[in-house]
Amino acid sequence: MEKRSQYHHGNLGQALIEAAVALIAQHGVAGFSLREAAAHVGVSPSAAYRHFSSKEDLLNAVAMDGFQRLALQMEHATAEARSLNPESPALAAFQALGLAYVTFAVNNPLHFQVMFGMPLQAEPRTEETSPYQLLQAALDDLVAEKVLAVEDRTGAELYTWSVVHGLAGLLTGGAICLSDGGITEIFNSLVPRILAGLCSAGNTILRGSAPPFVVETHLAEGCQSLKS
Amino acid sequence: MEKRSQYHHGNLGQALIEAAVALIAQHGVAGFSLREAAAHVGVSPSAAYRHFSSKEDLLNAVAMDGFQRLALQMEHATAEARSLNPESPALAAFQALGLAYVTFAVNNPLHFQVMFGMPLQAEPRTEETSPYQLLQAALDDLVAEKVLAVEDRTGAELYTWSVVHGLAGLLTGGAICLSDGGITEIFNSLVPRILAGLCSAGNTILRGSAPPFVVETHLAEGCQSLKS
DNA sequence: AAAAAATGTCAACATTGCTCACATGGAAAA
DNA sequence: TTTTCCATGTGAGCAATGTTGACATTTTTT
Repeated sequence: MEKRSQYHHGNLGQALIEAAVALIAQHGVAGFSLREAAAHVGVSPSAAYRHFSSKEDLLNAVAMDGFQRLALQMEHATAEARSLNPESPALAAFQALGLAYVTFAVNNPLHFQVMFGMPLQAEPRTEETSPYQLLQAALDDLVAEKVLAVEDRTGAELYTWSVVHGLAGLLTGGAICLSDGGITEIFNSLVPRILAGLCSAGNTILRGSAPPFVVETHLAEGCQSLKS
Repeated sequence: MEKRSQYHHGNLGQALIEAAVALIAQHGVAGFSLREAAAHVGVSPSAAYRHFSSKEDLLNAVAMDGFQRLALQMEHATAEARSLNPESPALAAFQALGLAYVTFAVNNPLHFQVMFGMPLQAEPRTEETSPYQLLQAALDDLVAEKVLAVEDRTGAELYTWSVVHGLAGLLTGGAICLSDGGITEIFNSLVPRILAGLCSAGNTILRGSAPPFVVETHLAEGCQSLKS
């Protein structure tokens, strides 16, 4: 499919990753073949093994590429939300972060599945900013902006990531599909609950130290976004 | 591996499913082959095609089997929690439901991935009780017990399912791994936030009783959403 | 310029999903 | 009971796939 006058391709590794991303988006992960990717780039099947030790290795690289793209989109979304909402940039950025996450998942469901399909052994990932780091920063900013209390900060990553990742997983897995409204509406409808759960760890008093916990105070004081 | 004196197996379909479950638990979904499953049962590869139209069809059946097991474990867990906590059975059952969900995922991570890996076209699923139906019932009981307000009932499924499924997905996908404490501790640490989010107003409705569910959204008044 | 390393090709192997024609055996029909 | 029929099994075989090894070509190093 690609024109290649020279014997050497130039940057076959990246080209194979991109071809794999495109093919997976079409035929799914199960229907993806290394040979097809090689043919798509216009190269012999065995050439791929000069850049990836196995098909699994290539899929690993595809996943890493996905994480990069996701982090990029999240960064862009938060930056935009920040500039558009000067009165509470941290809160806007936080919501934009989650929306960007599920939006990426819905727009690239198969790529998303490769990313979270199996435990990939990633390199130390030194310079790259990961989605998880972005989430941490957003939560820290929420604390700095006093939207989130310090005592609610503990475990906020796990909770937030779980909700957003769960919604993304249900949408990409086909357990749920969106009808009329887009992802934005669905996500926004969840935002109040997410924020309530986020701000409530310290303010929610639970009776009992083992399940079942009993809630005594429902809504947190400091969660400003719940008051119209 | 199975003893088979007769020419006919008797119940090859179910045997293949069970073999597939066992093999997938070992080598993963990607490394699973229909031929190996057939050989494991002691049958010719082509025999499988008398019971499943394709490998994908078999995996579909494996997923359905997983949903059955999951629903069973969830039912058992809620029943036990109910009997152990007579003062607030609905709340205890609700928490046990979520814990059973993530516990199943952690104990059978690869099976869980097959279940939610790709959109499976399920039969009407008439008599079987699905995990989703159990969740609905648990939420209804919370309303009946007045732990959950009626106005908070709307969209409670989507939120709850998202959190729990997200945690399960992160754990099975290898994005998160549990260190010292077991799943129970991690899940319990999330319960306060989940309950707080649950008891805040939502506005999303899930339509349908079998996947794929259809999401209808109604934007709330107080929902501070993003300006875009 | 020559040697070495990197990167490509080609041929081949075992395995896989799947289909075909045929064999078998239990259940219904005679 | 005997015969027929159909669900269920076997075996050979095809195209495609992941992977490897020997060889070719280009680039880089010496």
